[in-house]
Amino acid sequence: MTTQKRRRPGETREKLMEAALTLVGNGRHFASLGIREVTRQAEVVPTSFYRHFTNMDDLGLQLVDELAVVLRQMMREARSNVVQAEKLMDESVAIFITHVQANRNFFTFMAQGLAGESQAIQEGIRSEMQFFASELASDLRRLRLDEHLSDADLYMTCDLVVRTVAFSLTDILAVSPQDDEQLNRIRQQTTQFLRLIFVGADHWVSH
Amino acid sequence: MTTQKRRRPGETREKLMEAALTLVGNGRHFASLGIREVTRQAEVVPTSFYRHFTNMDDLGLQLVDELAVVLRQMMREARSNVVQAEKLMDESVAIFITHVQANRNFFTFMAQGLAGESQAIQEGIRSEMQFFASELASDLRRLRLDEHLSDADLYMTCDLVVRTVAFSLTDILAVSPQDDEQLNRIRQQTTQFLRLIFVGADHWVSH
DNA sequence: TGTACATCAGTGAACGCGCGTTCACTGATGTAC
DNA sequence: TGTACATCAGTGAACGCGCGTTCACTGATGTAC
Repeated sequence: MTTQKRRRPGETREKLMEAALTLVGNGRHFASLGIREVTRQAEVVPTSFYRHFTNMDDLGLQLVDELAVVLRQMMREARSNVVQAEKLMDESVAIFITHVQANRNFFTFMAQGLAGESQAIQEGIRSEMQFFASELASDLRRLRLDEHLSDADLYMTCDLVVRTVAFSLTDILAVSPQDDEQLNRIRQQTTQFLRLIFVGADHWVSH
Repeated sequence: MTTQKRRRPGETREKLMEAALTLVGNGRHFASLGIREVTRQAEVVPTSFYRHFTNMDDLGLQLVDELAVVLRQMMREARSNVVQAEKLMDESVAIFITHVQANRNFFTFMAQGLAGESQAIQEGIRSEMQFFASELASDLRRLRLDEHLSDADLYMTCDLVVRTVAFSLTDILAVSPQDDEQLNRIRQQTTQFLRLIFVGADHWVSH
């Protein structure tokens, strides 16, 4: 019995969160996961769970925090890669799809959480989306696009953009990660949606 | 012991589906519901469940079928009530919100199902939304609106409209049914979104 | 730098409970002739 | 119209199992002096 106690600090915690994400990525719904199931997947004894989380909801909330990090990384990458305004939409959507593919489990958790059991998780994801929308709005201001729009109207537009992209998330996740043909279709469709929204914004008249 | 067997045909089936919806409406996620829990809520012995469904997924699929009925009723009402083209959006959104309020549990189930555990349920809801979008497209054709749009572009517009309304569903459900102020805000916001989309459609140029 | 002690994180055994599912039984309803 | 039988839908008892959670224990790490 080699009892290798005290591994790298926080390692078990990470393994538990990783395990929950893996189960979610394998088609399970977060709301139906059990503590024993997660610890089994993490190859950890059930009692260890309580060293890091009070219950599954707590684990979910901490996943939301990590999700926020993933989203901000994505935003940063989009900002640095998109230089030409006219290709803004195509490139942003492409970056989004790439990140979803690279963090499939995380984004599946996000999609589930939007209509999930825990009100706290729901609010967390919601506020993350709102943050995203306001960042997008200031980016557009900085690029001097849609200057005729009031702050409120610009934010509304960005909100709709974020919602549209978030909805297309469920399209992406419903398709096999290898199905490039379908992914391409979704990419084009989402880009069209955004184009339509921005055509609307261009001709928008406040009242 | 008054054993009142053989009630109205299908009554137990309905009670079970109703019970599942009630639990969902009370904040539970459908994926986490158990057979014993549902039968308990329905005031029926656990074994009765198997007389009507093979498992919870089966019950979920049958709920999707009933959801389809609810959605079609809503569509019918929207068609008969909306007469003036200029008020089309305001009235449609209002009717939507009314129906969500009247069938809160059903719509909560729908919101959950979009990113749910069962692929079959997900596809059912998805195809219902697509049907909705194509019906909307033919309505707009009938009203001779957006005649400059190709069939494909009109369908894309309607798809985006349906997605936007579906997303606002999660906004409505996150708010107390009595909170008229918040509901009004969501109603106005959703209407604005649709207006923005249709301004985009008006100025859309195919390519 | 060394020592004493507190804290932290991992462990195995154990608990009572609710779960999904099976079974044999019952009586009401539907059907064939 | 009456009778015999099949089918259907509801019931209570029982099963084995996995669940969430508790407990006391262990040894490694951090901290005070």
